[in-house]
Amino acid sequence: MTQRKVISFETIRVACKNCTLSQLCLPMGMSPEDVDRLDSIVKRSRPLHRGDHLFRSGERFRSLYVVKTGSVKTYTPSEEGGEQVLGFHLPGEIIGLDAIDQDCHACSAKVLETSAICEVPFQRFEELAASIPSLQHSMFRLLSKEIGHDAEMLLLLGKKNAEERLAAFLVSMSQRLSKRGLSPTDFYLSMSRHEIGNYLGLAVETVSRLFTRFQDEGLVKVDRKHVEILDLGTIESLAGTAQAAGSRKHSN
Amino acid sequence: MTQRKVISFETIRVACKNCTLSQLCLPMGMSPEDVDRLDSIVKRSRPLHRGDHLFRSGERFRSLYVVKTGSVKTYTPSEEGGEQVLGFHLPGEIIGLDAIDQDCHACSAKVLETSAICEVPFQRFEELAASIPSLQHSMFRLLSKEIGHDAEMLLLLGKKNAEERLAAFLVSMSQRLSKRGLSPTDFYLSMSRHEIGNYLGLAVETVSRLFTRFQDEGLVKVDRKHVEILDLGTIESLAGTAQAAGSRKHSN
DNA sequence: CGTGGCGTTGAGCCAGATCAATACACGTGG
DNA sequence: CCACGTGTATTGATCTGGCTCAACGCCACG
Repeated sequence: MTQRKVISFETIRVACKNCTLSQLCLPMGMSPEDVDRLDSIVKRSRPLHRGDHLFRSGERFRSLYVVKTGSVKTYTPSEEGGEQVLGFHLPGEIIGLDAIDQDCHACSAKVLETSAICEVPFQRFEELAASIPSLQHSMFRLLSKEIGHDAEMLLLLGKKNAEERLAAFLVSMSQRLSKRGLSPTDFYLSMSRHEIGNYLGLAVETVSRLFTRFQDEGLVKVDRKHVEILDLGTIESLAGTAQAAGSRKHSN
Repeated sequence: MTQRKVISFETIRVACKNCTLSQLCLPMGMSPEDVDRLDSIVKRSRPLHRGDHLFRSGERFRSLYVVKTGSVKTYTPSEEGGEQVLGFHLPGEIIGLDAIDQDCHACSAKVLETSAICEVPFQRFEELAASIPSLQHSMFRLLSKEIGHDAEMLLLLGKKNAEERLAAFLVSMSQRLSKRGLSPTDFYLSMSRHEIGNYLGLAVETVSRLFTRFQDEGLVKVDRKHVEILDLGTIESLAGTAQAAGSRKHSN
């Protein structure tokens, strides 16, 4: 057992290094020493289970989190039990960026399935970023990328209809998974229909009906959480400001 | 004329310094020398007029822009002439943060009224940030704040009804203007009803009807672009996940 | 005093929400 | 192994908020 723990720890350590790397050191070369410095501040990576929270709304902000394996959803809980799902986070993606400003988490992060998460203490990270220009640049880019992604979501929620929203969701999942080396056309959704609907600003029933419709149209094969994309091209065209859909567009 | 130009330039220079300061050097003390260093890279600030573009979608990203006076809207133009308004930017607010990642603007920025804008060359800014830890921290916070703001908009577009959206819009304008020392209850909207509707994900007609309704209910007095807020408290309660509205809530 | 761009107002319609019932998967305990 | 319970997903029927279409009023400007 002890032996196994050590092996497991090293495995996680290396994988974590990789995932931190890929997001934060992506664009330009950081020296191997700098990469090690960055890696050395990444704290722990114990496996979390479905329902566990990385943090809750209102808690003090200390660290960013990087998903190594599994998936996490972030959401803003409102009194009366309602919530707005802000996003689903897949391996390689970073959580907690919105808390830097207030020094306090405005949203909660809940693990959707057994997941390994790296924790990056932010204060130490900032010190490092100040001494490694390329790391600072990567962080600026990362934050900026998040803003760009949010703008896409604003477009989705502000202008797209239900069909376009679900198509965009599928395309996004497909792209993000394939970026991690997983199949872009065959995957399991770790979130419920309810959570998908909440995220996309749709009722559960609408999501369910659309999955059925897409399946009837031969675009996907859906079995519960298992999704096979059969016609990615068509789904992509539906997701965009799809002119192919044959439906007239809003003008507002 | 020459004389006047010089005076005008100095006036702008000082005001610009102030506005750059307030957003970027807010939280912690930067030394006066560092403030001057920051100020010295702020390039130009010629007055722009209604309809002028700060930048257009697709252009190379070089600088961030800070609104000194006036207002700017950012939007993503889509083919077919449609657009999604991403935001309205008032004095003290920063534009262009989403372009850092791609090194290329994904949205366009158009001036809504005669405005003075500071330009901050990003590359120089980054160099400065790397040597002034508190500036780096401020920039991280600024980017993070933008992400937090976007999350609020996602909530608005995903869950709120038309009434809540317009109320939230009015509250936001009120707060942001008063933060700049302007009246929180009496102001002019520089954007058209169409642009408000686009931003809030509503049809122009809905916006118009709601203004009328709010006026009938004694919450505001509206005359064209001139808005007087008569009952800010009630509007605030409508804007939140308003339980006071007497209307049942969505659950998705 | 047109002419054209907003803004407002009215009437009708529809996408998607809501309500309601059933179906299915996955326990858990007997 | 089955009976039962609980939570989630699907499907159908109905309702409605806000969109669409259309007409008109009001400035502002040439």
